[in-house]
Amino acid sequence: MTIETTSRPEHFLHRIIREDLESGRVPGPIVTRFPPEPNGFLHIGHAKSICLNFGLAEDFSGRCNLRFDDTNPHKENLEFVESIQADVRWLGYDWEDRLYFASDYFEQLYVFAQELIRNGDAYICDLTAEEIREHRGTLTEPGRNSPYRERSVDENMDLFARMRAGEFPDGSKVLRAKIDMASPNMNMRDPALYRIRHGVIHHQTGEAWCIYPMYDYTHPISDALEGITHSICTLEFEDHRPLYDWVIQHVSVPCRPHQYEFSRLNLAYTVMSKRKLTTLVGENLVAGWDDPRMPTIAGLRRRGYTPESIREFCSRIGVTRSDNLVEMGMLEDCIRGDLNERAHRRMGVLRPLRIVLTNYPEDGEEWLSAANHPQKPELGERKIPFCREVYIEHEDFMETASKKFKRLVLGGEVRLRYGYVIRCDEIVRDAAGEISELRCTYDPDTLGADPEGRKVRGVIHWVSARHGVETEVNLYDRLFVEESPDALEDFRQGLNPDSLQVLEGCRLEPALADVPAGEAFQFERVGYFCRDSGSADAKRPAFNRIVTLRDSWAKISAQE
RNA sequence: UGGGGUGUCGCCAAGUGGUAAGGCACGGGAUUUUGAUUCCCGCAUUCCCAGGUUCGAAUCCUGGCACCCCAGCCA
Repeated sequence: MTIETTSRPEHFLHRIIREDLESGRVPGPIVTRFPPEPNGFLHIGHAKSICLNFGLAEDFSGRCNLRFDDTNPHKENLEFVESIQADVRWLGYDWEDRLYFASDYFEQLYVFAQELIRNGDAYICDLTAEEIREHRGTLTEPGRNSPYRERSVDENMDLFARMRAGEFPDGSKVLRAKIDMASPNMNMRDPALYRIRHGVIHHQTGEAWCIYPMYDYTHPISDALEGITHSICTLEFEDHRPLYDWVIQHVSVPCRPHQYEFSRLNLAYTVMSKRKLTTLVGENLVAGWDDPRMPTIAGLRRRGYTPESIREFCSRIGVTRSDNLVEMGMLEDCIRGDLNERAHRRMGVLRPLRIVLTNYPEDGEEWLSAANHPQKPELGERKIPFCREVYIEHEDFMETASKKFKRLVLGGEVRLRYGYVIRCDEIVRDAAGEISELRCTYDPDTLGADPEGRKVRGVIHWVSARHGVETEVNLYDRLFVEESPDALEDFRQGLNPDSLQVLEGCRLEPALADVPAGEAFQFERVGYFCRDSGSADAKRPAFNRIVTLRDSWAKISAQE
């Protein structure tokens, strides 16, 4: 990790585990788990959970399992179980041989359900979904008992077996826990434990089952079977904890795991719910799960974020139980910090303006030395071609400007990075009156040396017109113009129409011609970029802007 | 109007009765062949509000207020 890991205060879950270990409440090594449902790609909110669960296991020399919570075949598929594993691995975590599926436990889950029935703790209910809702009551009124609540154990056992055997149609029956229809906690009002689902092919169990267990029933038992010591989830499950404990207490499970909750991550100007991300992908509002504008792990990876920067981010935001909305600036600082250390420097001109050096030989050419990383000479250097015509950034020239502008102006001088000092003598305009070219002269005595008797304040980047590689560059901005799209009636109304800007005709120094996709470079004075992985077989490589460099000039010029 | 949570700087976030850490952002300065980096300096007399206990309260007590979650045969 190239980012300096500053010591951070201990968060509440770390403290709980440390104390459990110190007091002996938990004797052995701790066991946590990351339990995604394979119904979508992982996003940075999941990264927080992954870093937490795997990180805690690392900190205390315990283990962390990867377990797919695949109890709802209707929404899940193999593409997602594969992408999830790839993402967790990419983040740098290893579950070794502990890859589990809740569906691995279907048979055991079934036997435990029989135990509940035998003990009078569960019953088969024939009410329809709507009738169940009506019987449930409201937040302020208690519910009413189902007319099927007092069925005999024998009848329940028989009915449950026949449910499994496929004798009843979808929705006709459900297995329910017998708890308390008057509980102020809605989750305890005889929650459904099993439902009937015919005709779906489960990605792991195929057509072996037509009844599927619910999350509230499956999760605690899966935890217990795996010997999970600390079952960590997000705050919206806090109301489910009494049910989690109820299940653990009413079934002969090998151990008693405990559930702890923390608050989920919210990032400004984006959405973090799988439902909404699925909508963006499904309605082609973005180019896919790995669109570089997406807050998904796959999107961030394609954008050029490093695993280290994401882990650093998760460490910086901390773990608490309070609602939060983290600024993008926090994430951006993490990737800048990482890339500043490791990215090699290159030059690239996004909006080219042609310069002709009138006093440079027509067919002259020289190769100048440039450091790969000015602060790290050990990273070596490369050669950059220089000739009579070069491109500079259009915004680095102004016909006239205030004294604060230290780039090129008509009649003024500026240094070409790693090259000579040039002076602008003349502006050439096209038919529309737009600046199309600059006629300049270079000072041959200024290569690696300051000019005599003058001070040149500015340094700008450039690319040889004859040698530069023409390319397309994708500039990304926030996906939403709304800080909290979730607060909108329709979150799609908050989308930023300018979140992607494609620049054509950009020029890059030759050293950038054949770089592998995903490797980050700093285009000096501009930002960090990497070749897009989606363009591997494209004729010309497209580059993605990962993040801009900090730009204090933008603040100054904005004030004028 | 039931139950469960949360409220410390613009944003994260330490703090657990002894007189408000840190990071991001922001402002100022130094160095710089990246207006980048790096380096200094500044940035909560105050902890949702109001009472109370105490020599002393962000921390304890009482009463308010605000916000989040819960009425799927989703997870």
